[in-house]
Amino acid sequence: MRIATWNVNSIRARSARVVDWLVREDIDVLAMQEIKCKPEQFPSDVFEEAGYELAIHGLSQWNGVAFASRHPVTDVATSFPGMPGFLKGQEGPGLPLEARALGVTVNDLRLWSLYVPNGRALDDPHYAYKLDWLAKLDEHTRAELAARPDLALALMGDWNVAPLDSDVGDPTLVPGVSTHISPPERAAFEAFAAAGLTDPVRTLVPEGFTYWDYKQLRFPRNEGLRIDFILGSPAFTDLVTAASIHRNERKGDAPSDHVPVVVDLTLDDEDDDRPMIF
DNA sequence: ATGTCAATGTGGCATTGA
Repeated sequence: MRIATWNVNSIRARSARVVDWLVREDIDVLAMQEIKCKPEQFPSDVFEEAGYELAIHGLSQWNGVAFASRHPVTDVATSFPGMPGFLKGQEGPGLPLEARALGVTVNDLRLWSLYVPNGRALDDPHYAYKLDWLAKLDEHTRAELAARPDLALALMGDWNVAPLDSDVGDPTLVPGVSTHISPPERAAFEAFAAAGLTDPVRTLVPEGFTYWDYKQLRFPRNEGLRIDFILGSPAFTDLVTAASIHRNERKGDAPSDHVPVVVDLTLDDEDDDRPMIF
């Protein structure tokens, strides 16, 4: 079974490219971020004709998350408990929730498609929102794993944090000034490791960016960021046999500014047409 | 020059967000 995450930066602008990739790469489940549309605007036909069912959470032209799956999807959640909301110019609790989280169960795997708030600037209210959002996600994840320690759980998406200095190739990011690299953001990300989640992609693919800004030749210069991650619980990470970052998807006509990140899993009851090798 | 890209409304350019 192959599962992936991809910030598609508008699914309406890229549906053919995304579905072509799904079919070509034999992907079973894709977590998408930044679909930038409401469910009724989603190009569902293209996915369904290729054999994928959809779970879609989009409220406006901003944000939006979705799953495409070849296997049945159950237990759909459009937010996690405690998830904070945001409204520009306002503070405090009770603000409207944005379409940044979608949870599904597929083949007993609990999967989340997550689009972590950007933060915008260190002194912007969006930055405090980002840190709070990550803290509440961490809190929920710890509670979930405390209740179900053997759960195969994966948090997949655009984290908008570059955890290591080697994840930063974009020279416009300045320590002390820029988001994505500040110590509080990195600490918020590292809290998930303390909660027992690990990054199987990092283990298998230590090098490589997942995002390159459209501006200033960032991709040809390979001045990108590694900000898209799949973090797994022990039961999930135990299933991982391979991982890959699909850098070629940044090439060609009308690419997203992010590329897909993939993990291969072995499931006990896997219906696989390849022979077992002992 | 934040030198690109996408969605929307203020609409054939400006604004917002990334």
